[in-house]
Amino acid sequence: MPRPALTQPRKLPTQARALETVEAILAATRRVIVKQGYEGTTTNRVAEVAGVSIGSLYQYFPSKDSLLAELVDRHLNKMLHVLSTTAAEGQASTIEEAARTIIHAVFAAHRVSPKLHRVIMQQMARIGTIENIDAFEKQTEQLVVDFLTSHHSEVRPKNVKLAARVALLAVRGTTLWTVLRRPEQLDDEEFQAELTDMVIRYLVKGS
Amino acid sequence: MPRPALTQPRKLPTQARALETVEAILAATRRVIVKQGYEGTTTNRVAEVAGVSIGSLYQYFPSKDSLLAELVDRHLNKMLHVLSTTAAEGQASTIEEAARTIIHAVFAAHRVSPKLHRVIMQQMARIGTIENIDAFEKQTEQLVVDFLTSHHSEVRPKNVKLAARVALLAVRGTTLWTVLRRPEQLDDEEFQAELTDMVIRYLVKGS
Amino acid sequence: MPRPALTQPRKLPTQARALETVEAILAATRRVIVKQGYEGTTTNRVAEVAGVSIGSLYQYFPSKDSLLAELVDRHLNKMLHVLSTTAAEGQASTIEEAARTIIHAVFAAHRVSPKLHRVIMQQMARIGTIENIDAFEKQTEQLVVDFLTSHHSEVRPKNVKLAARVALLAVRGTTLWTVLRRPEQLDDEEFQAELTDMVIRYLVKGS
Amino acid sequence: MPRPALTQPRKLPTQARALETVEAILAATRRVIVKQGYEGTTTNRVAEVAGVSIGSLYQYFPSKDSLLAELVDRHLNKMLHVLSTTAAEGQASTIEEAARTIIHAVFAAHRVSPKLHRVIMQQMARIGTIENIDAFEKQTEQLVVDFLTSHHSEVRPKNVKLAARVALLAVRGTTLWTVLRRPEQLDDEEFQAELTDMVIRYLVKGS
DNA sequence: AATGAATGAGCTTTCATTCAT
DNA sequence: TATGAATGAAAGCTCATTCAT
Repeated sequence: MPRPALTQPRKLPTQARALETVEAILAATRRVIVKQGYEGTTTNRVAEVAGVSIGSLYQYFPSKDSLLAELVDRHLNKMLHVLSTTAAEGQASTIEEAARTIIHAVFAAHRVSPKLHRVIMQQMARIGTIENIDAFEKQTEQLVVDFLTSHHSEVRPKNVKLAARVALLAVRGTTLWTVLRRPEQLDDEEFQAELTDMVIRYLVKGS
Repeated sequence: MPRPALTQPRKLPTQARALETVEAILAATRRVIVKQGYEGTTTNRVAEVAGVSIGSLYQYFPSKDSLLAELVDRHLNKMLHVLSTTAAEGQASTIEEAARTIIHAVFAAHRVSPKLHRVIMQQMARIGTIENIDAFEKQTEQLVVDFLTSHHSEVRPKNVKLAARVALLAVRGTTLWTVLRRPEQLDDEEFQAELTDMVIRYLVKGS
Repeated sequence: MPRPALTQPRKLPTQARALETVEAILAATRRVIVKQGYEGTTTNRVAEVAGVSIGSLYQYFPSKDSLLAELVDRHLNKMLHVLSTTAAEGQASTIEEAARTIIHAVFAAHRVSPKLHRVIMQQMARIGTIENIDAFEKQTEQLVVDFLTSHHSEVRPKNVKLAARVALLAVRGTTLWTVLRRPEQLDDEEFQAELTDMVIRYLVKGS
Repeated sequence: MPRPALTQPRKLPTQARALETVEAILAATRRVIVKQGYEGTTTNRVAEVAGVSIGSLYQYFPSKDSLLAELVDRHLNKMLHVLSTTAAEGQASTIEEAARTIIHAVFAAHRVSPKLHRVIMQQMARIGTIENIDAFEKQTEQLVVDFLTSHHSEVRPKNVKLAARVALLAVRGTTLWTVLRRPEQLDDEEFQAELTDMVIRYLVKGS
């Protein structure tokens, strides 16, 4: 793994103009990636599409990878939001309903712009260590652990932490593989229902 | 995606010496990948380590990707072998035992040279279309379908094909994510047992 | 040599605050140069260290080279001052004593912040034409000529102008090489004494 | 000083064709440098002038600086040759004659292609540590020490090692400064004679 | 007077691949 | 069949400098 890769945005834009520039660059990145894939994406092309000079791009993103890292970051935050929202709303309902809602939302989220998500997933596979991914994993696990704990009467496995990890990884891994190699399966409601069923059977007592 | 990428070996070596050359090249590829990662691997370096001229390398592998494709191919064949062997041997035993054996074998296989497997997995994520992967998926699914069919009395889900897909994807996806982002989890027997448990609960009637 | 390079300060600061700014910039330049060397020195970094905006820097120094030129200029003025002071004071004493004093002072001056002086010397080597350097050479030569003339009874060489040039160049060239490639020799008193001896033997009658 | 800078030629050419390539590249480097100066010299331009691809250039020279380093190296070797030849031939003659011959030869050598020599000198000033320069200094000093020792009856200074250093540095430093800032002085025979005179007075007994 | 976002020409360098020998 | 010198498109990135605010 050659480059340790700077992935932190280089500086936080303070002026409104700068904020626009940053957003324009990210929007351009998405568009170019969808069209050309990761390797076909060049920083010069991104800058061009963003209507910004290459110098400005590097003012805010210190490397090509940092562009991707930002997209990954935003994607993870969106997923985290889905999870935490569902967990909060589902507080009063059953594990089953929550699982159904979450898996549905995750599949739906990846169905939007699957090409982009494919590249995002590839980057998550490629980039060695991004703190944010690790943080994301910790947070999601904690959310699930908390949720299961607050529904402990329904929960079957004794080791709640381990159960949360297994269930999450089954969904996450399946989503990953599906996005990468079976994007059309994102539309397969039957498959989704089966996956949900498997997770519920694993998690819920006496189901 | 810039290059359509030739991934078929350019010619099949017929002479013994040529075979040695091919194996030397692949061995060198593995060594270089483990040390340098995919992006740090250059064909010139591989040739050098293999003790072969760059010209010779290109005689047998028409592109850098074809080197990786061969490694992916061999890996998939090994996995296929694990599955088919277990299915054959498990013909007389229970689904539970078969699942346990297979998951154990899959984890064990990836535990060997995890760096290499990480790159192999990354390539499976990266390379757009490799017929072999698709073929591999079809074959594994068929193997599982056949196995479940021959144990139909134990099987809970009605749609066996779909069940095979879901179960396989749960294991495969989990393995993928684990190799990529949690390699140390490959050693976690408890995690493995839980994953197995989930799959069995899903597949087997009245468990 | 790509850029003809503006080396004159863009404007002379008249207000006290502006003067402070200019000095802050030069101080920052010295600090950055000592830490990063010439090529590692960027105008943006200098401005940052000076606590001044890059725009302000360019208000007073029209180019990167003009920063260096100012440092060179001040260095030359210091050297000139050493020479003229010694010459004035030495009016009553011998050539020998004057030579000793000057060489000692020159070595001492370069011993302070040798890294900075190394870069200053490199710039004197690099920058094509700086009027100031030529002026400096003329002035120093004239000073020495005048001094020798006023001590004509002691002087051995017939062509005083030529002798001044030779003696000066021996010291100056030696200093240059020493700063660039043998900075530790700046501390070598024995070497200094020998160099002085050589110059005196050359200049002074019957020594 | 930003880059440690690879200055060793990347590989030694074995085939005759490769040798031609290397020489073509160096010849082109000289030509481009004379026309554009160091900063105006680009590796692409050098390759173009050499009639060679940029890839070939980097096959033999791992960096822009390594091109210069090779020129510096060859220059130093030429100087060393002048010195050692003169020392050998002068074994039978006087120190005075040897000094005269050497200084004459050194000035003559720099008179050829003064622009090139200017850049070479600048590089010697710029590049932090080239082993070769240090080695060169050691070797030249040793040559002079040996020469003086074998003429010990003529030698005035007691510390021969120190004397060799002082004399050499006077000539070398003067040459450096002259090449950099007074190239026309390379033609000034009177100046040369005076410099020689100074060195001889310093070295030789009773002169 | 001061700011700092924006510029962009142009740099060095890599490495998969070819093909004359 | 094997060699390895040669290729060259194209990449990421820097930094001196400008100018609208």
